[in-house]
Amino acid sequence: MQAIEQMLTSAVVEGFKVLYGASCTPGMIQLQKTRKEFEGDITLVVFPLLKLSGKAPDVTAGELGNYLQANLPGITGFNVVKGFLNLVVSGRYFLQQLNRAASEDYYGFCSAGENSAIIMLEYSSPNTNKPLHLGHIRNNLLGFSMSKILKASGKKVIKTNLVNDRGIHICKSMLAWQLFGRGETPQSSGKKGDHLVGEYYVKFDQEFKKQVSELVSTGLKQEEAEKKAPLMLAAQEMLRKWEAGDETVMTLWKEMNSWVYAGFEETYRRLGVDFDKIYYESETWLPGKKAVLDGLAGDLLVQRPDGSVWADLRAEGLDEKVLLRSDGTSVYITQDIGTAQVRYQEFKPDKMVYVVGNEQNYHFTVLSLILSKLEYPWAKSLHHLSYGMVELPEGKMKSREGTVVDADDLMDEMISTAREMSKELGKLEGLNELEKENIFRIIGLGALKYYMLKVDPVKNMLFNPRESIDFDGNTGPFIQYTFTRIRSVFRKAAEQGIEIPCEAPLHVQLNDKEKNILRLLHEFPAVVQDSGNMYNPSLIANYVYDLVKEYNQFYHEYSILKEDDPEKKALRLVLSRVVSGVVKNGMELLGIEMPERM
RNA sequence: GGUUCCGUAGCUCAGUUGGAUAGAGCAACAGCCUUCUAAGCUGUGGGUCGCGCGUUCGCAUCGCGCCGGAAUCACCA
Repeated sequence: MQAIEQMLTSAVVEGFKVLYGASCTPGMIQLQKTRKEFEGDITLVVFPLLKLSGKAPDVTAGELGNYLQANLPGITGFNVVKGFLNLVVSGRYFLQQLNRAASEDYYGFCSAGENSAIIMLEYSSPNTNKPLHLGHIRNNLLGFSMSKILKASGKKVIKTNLVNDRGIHICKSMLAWQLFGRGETPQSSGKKGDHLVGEYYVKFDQEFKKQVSELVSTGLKQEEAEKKAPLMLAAQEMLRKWEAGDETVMTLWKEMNSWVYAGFEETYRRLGVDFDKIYYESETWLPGKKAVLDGLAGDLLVQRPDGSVWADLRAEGLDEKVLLRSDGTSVYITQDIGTAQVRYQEFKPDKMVYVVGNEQNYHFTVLSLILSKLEYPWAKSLHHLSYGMVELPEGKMKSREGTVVDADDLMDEMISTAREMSKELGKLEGLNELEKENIFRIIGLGALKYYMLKVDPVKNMLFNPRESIDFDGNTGPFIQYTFTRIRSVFRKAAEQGIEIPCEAPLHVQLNDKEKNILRLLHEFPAVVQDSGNMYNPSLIANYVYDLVKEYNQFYHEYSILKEDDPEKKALRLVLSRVVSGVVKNGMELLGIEMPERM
């Protein structure tokens, strides 16, 4: 209700001067949607204004109501309940808005101008030792959706991915492959590259555990055994060789990583996410190290006698944090310092947003403080878009217990569920196999994406693989279904030679359902802005659901093509077209495709 | 133990800066397809918004204290 709210706010301020000779600030004016059980569209809460008017709530409300009705053409009536002034907005106003929406392809979207803020958005950030899983799916969908939403709010967005391609974890996979792999490659085995490398990571863990328990049985303590197991020593040795640039290790590293990237690329493509710029930690850890050494030289950091370098954050209520180990090697946060700096130099973003799980909340507060300590002027521009864990009924996912839900498997399952369900319902007759498969893909992925995105990002969410993801009710397929039904009406209309008008007639009488839908449509631009400002795609998901739910009731109660009154029919056709457009645009902001039929 | 986040119907979740009688879906039960796609619609049942105190005209929402859950506090990433 953006436009009309602004109009009302200034009118109320003006009215207060005229009626009471008092000036109220816009902040005191509370406008909200009128609840369904009352007559009206917008409600002004008058409680905060009583001190200024010096009159009882109902009297103040009544006087203001009279003033607004007399002075605003958009307000055609009002009623007062206690301290609530319910205003009736003219149908004409909403119809004008409808026609405006009908004339815009991307109603509610702003396009980025010359001076738009540049936002660098990092998401996904996988390790290269195992395939993507359920947690990554939430991350990827959230990140990709936010990029769409921010663009629609008029920002310039650079999507980026930071690949964690170096470290002990990848060495473990490499080592296991060397020892047990017998030259197996994605080509020779037909396995997807990331899965293949992931198998050797698991293999390493299995063999490592065997060695540990053997050592324990010879009398060693668990901790010591873990440190002395030959496999672990070999992995550490390999990491040292990697840092020294050993040719054999580097060759193997490059090859196995390339398998993983090919696998990731396929998963990303199926998920429908992409990136503008990919960074590799193997390329940013050195700049990070340099930044820390520069900070040390500038007395911003402290060095201990053993050579390790620290940031002292005790003044900020936190602890000290190590940035370089005593042997001079870098730690995790050092790389993030380097990455941030490299990014800033390359793109000069106004904001750097990190889509990273809430398990790293502490890490990001520390990172931001350290960057401030290093006196980077852009340190405050970091924003951690923290999201909750995806939990299984048994609790956390554990690779060792085989409870990890693999991203590729999950997508396969969703699509085959869509296929089975469609077969059961006996739909899609007359389409060829290729077309059908594409629709199953759209529905299956739509269910998955909507399921993940309708939940507020800050909250942990539960995923039950056995019950799978619903296709009924508040779901992606439900929204897609309503969309295809509108498309179907339009196909019928075309068959009958009915044209869909560009505009609805302004004087047509609206029924309750129609007005509800118009009200909802009017909110869409504000919802897009809000979800951008609050980094929360679930606002859009829940909005689209509300709209679709409302439209379904309308659809069920009134016919469109069989309506006799030509103006009513025109309204309903335009209304349906705008609803389908807004639904499609809203879902696109969630990265969800819409099928033409299902 | 310190810090941060979460706690709303049997289950999964909405509830924008405090506002009127707290909403959906799933599950259960009862209806609606010769009429624009029934992945839909209608109805019934289901609540001490974790608990308590405070702030005020008014709190699921803000503050404090408990209770319960999660994450984190490494020369791991």
